[in-house]
Amino acid sequence: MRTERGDWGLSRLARRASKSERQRLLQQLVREDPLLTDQMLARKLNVSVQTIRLDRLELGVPEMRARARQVVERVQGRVKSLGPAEVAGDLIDLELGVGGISILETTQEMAFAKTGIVRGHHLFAQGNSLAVAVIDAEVALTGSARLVFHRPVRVGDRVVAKATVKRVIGNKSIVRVESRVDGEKVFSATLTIFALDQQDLEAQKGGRQ
Amino acid sequence: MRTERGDWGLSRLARRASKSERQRLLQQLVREDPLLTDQMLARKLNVSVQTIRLDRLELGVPEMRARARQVVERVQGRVKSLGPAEVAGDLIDLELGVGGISILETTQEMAFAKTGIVRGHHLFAQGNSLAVAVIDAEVALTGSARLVFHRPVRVGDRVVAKATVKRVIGNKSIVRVESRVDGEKVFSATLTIFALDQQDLEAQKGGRQ
DNA sequence: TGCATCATTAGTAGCTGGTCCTAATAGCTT
DNA sequence: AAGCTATTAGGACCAGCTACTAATGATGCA
Repeated sequence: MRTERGDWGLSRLARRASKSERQRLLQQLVREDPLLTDQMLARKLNVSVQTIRLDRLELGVPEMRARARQVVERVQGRVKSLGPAEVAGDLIDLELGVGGISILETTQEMAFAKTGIVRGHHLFAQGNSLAVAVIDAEVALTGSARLVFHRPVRVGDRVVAKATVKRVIGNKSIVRVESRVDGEKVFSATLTIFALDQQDLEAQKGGRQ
Repeated sequence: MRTERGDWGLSRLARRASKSERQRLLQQLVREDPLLTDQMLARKLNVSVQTIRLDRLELGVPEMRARARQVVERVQGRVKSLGPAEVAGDLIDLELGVGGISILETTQEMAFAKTGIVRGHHLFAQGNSLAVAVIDAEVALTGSARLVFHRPVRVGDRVVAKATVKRVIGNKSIVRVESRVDGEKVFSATLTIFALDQQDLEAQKGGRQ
């Protein structure tokens, strides 16, 4: 690499690197700071703006504004939580203290735009809502849970969740939820749910457990 | 051009709102999507581009490129003046492959009407989204999770979720999420997340790695 | 009724950060 | 000397702005 061609090596500013070296550097620079304009890059790499443009073209590096847009879209798209009123699925069967079934029609908004795969928390939302609904108490709160996502769910899939109360120990219930698409298991969870009276709640407002 | 003043009933946005209402909407729109240009806003709000410019001037809303730049800078970690009351339910810090922080402002719709306690799956949704966002891959999917709800969260609480990548084994990452309200832990989870890197997608981006 | 003020729209000039194209030049290599 | 690559220059054009001037219409109000 360092076998120079010509020895104009002692330029007054930084020595100019070879083309490939410069392009490697360019990629690194824009990765570190996507907001660098061609002009800034030209100054840093000690070449003309036109050369930077040619390099970007060759490397397929998009212009600054597009790079910024990409970052924004990535951030915005990724932190999309549950929609406002969206509480998970239609109850189609419910036997208090025993079990229940709900159905969730999946839509675009629930999925990653890129892949059409439904975000995991929507499956949990369905299961959690159902599990809480199944508990025969004034107020029921989820204490802990273990989840397994067996297979991706795609937009348009109809998810059928089935909850069964496995055990009741005092005010604590263990609920098992299994969700299926076309009979195939896609999600399962075991939840610990606490049944509370209003008094318990009042007590909790002040003190910590 | 538009001689009439009373064409109510077409669409919600076809009608022209009052100036203050329009400006309120404008602020909301740019907060939801910082990449909207003046032209797009003008169409959405059914006024001219010039009116949008005047509104932005009055409201101190910066131009689109500046808004994009702000988001990028915030995400890059060169946090400027992260205002306390400003962000609601979005990402405030993100370092790919390492960790991130998001804030969720809880609302009525997220809670049980009876108790004002936020439904557990919203906390998981926040944590899950954040965990997926920190993974440095084109596509990331949650494989399994263990959740603990330490204390109920009430409507109005501001939930700060912090995610940390604990371990990476092949395409599998273990991410720990802890959510707090006023410094007190309300929720925690350990998630296993799978990174699905699509080679062709990478190649399409110009050989950047 | 007339006049002032506000809201909205139109249009101009100029800026940044680009794209796309044509050319010229420098420095090898054959 | 001819051919090649790399680099630089310049012009025409574009989107999305800023900053300014000006016209028009509705509204208030004395």
